[in-house]
Amino acid sequence: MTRPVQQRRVTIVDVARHAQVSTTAVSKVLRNAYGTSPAMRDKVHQAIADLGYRPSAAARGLRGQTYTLGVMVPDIANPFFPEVLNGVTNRLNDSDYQVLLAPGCAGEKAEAKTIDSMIDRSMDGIILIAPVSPRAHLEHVAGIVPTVIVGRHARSTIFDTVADDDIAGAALVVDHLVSLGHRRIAHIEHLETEPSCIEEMPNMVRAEGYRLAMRRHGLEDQIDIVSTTYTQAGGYTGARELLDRPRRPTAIFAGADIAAMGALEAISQAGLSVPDDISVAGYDNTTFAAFSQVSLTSVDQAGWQIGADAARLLVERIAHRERRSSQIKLSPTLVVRGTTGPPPAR
Amino acid sequence: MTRPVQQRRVTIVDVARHAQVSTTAVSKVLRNAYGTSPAMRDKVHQAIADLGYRPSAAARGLRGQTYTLGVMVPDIANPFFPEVLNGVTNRLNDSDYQVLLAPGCAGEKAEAKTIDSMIDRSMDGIILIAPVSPRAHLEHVAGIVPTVIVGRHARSTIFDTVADDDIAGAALVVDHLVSLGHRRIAHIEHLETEPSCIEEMPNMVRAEGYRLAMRRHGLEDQIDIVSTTYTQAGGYTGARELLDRPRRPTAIFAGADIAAMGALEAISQAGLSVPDDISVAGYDNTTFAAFSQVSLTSVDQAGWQIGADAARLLVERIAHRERRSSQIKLSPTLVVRGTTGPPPAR
DNA sequence: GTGAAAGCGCTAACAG
DNA sequence: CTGTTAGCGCTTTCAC
Repeated sequence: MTRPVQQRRVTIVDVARHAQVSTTAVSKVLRNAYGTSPAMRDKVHQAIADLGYRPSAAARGLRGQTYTLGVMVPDIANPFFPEVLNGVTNRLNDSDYQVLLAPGCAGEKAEAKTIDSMIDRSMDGIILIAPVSPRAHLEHVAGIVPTVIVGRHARSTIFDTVADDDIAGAALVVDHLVSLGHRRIAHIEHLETEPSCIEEMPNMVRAEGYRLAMRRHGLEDQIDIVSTTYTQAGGYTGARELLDRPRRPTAIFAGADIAAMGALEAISQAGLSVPDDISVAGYDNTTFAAFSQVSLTSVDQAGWQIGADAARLLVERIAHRERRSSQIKLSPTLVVRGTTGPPPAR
Repeated sequence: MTRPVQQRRVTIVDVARHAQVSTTAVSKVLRNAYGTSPAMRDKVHQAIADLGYRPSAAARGLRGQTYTLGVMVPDIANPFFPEVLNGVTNRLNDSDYQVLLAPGCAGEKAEAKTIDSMIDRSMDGIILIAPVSPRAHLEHVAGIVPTVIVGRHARSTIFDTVADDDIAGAALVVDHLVSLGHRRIAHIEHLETEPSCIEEMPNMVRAEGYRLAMRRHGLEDQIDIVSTTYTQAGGYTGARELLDRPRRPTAIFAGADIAAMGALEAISQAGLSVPDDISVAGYDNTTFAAFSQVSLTSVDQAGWQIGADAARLLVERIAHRERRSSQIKLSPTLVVRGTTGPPPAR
């Protein structure tokens, strides 16, 4: 019916024999290593094509590289992460590297397990998006495998970082709302369950940026933060809580679009209208925010660019493990849409 | 500053020496293989813990399993796929397997490359979600590595399948719209660029289900299909085209929620209201559809269940490669929300 | 510029 | 039940 199961994979030995050269030669050609004549390269490439040879990553990994890069994503349902990921894969598209995603890691323990599994698989490098592990653990990991950390506001000599300027992003939102006339501006944050790295996490920095901006505007007594999570459910719960306040806020700044979605849901269910009764702003400028039925004011942190930068740094670090570490901090912009407007007249 | 880079990974030899047993013994304990005494198991486990030993997947893969399962996802930005994925990872959560995602494969060529890369990495099994490769190629792949195909309406002795009954799903939508009084019901499909597998693809089956249902209602002359893609942009373009028709449809059935999003956008931009001027229905019942500002009528194909079933079948097939293949077909349900209503009175 | 040979860390036969 | 031994397919010295 179909062609019988292939008996044995074509190996480097088969290629060498077919090309009438040594396995060393084949290996060198494979890796574009130094010391091969054009004639030999041609012969080998021909043999590879003839036999349909593909190198085994497992075998390569035992001695050299696996040509595999791992990306750890905290929550694949958050539409921001696909953007980062696209930046990564796009940058790596015509490199020799294959990107593999390790999905869903809630909490420090699951995260450690995921990272370990990437190390066990001898990945050549890893990108960790918004990891919650303690700094010391990240440095330990980076000591084993080239690592780029996305989102954490950390500085290390051993790993590179790419992050959005969350302080500035939060300020953009607060400034915008204040300029519209708002004073009672509340914030929905993602509460870190792991206390070990609180001040470095993007969510915590956003909350801090909110506090700083509020103070700058003389609104320290209006600071109002509810702690939930960056999920739709988290935004919903947070908004519900805020709406139940004796004096409810006139604006809600959710630390992530996905949480803003939940907040909009809660507001709509409460029979209030946006932005007439209450303004809402998010963070990430996901495609969802741009959707006209939602039209969510949001901070754009250029996820695609973040991913592309992370990929670039990782490849550079793999090539030069001892080079100085770099920290890229990208400036966010505010995209004003329909969910923010002047506060209701009292 | 930080602890110096670990010199050499702890290997099975170190463990064996520390536990005063042979490497074979360690290997056996590792794999829960037959022929180990409890006493030995304890000693080995103790040594593993003492040394912080972790097996190298690369080395294991050279002889045995890699304990890695690959999942190929066609479009990570489509919110339906995270649901499937959650089903997969959840099912595998306390197994020895690690799930790795291969992202983004547009077209047959990219897909083949992705699949090859999973085979090169000696994955123990793979789940392919809505692959576009020709059937023969899928069977070839399944001959090399245990494979479960999600979404394709194919029957093979060599791979297992999990699919939604897309004919029934499309019928649910058409029946619903007809019962509301609609006659001019249009469909936005995802056009397959690869002609090799057209009739097996879920998108094509949905379009066929639409045609069948329309005929069943005596509406064959009303059949109107625009071919774009299951993306937001695709839905937008498709709807634009439909709205420009001399006699525009009173209802649009988009083959995926993400396309319905684009359609809603186009309708809103055209100054029309939903469902008063035109009804819209989607497919997948993503969280987006449930969002009250959208409230999209949609077909629920239980993505989580699909993923869980796929994972179960894959694990079973890895254990018994020669067992009969199974085809799971799940029945979809319709979730009626606010985007569908009676057609406007003429 | 080229190739022989020694592993990488693990598993699988096979003896004991 | 336990250990010895021979590879898996590749990369890497190190001779030539």
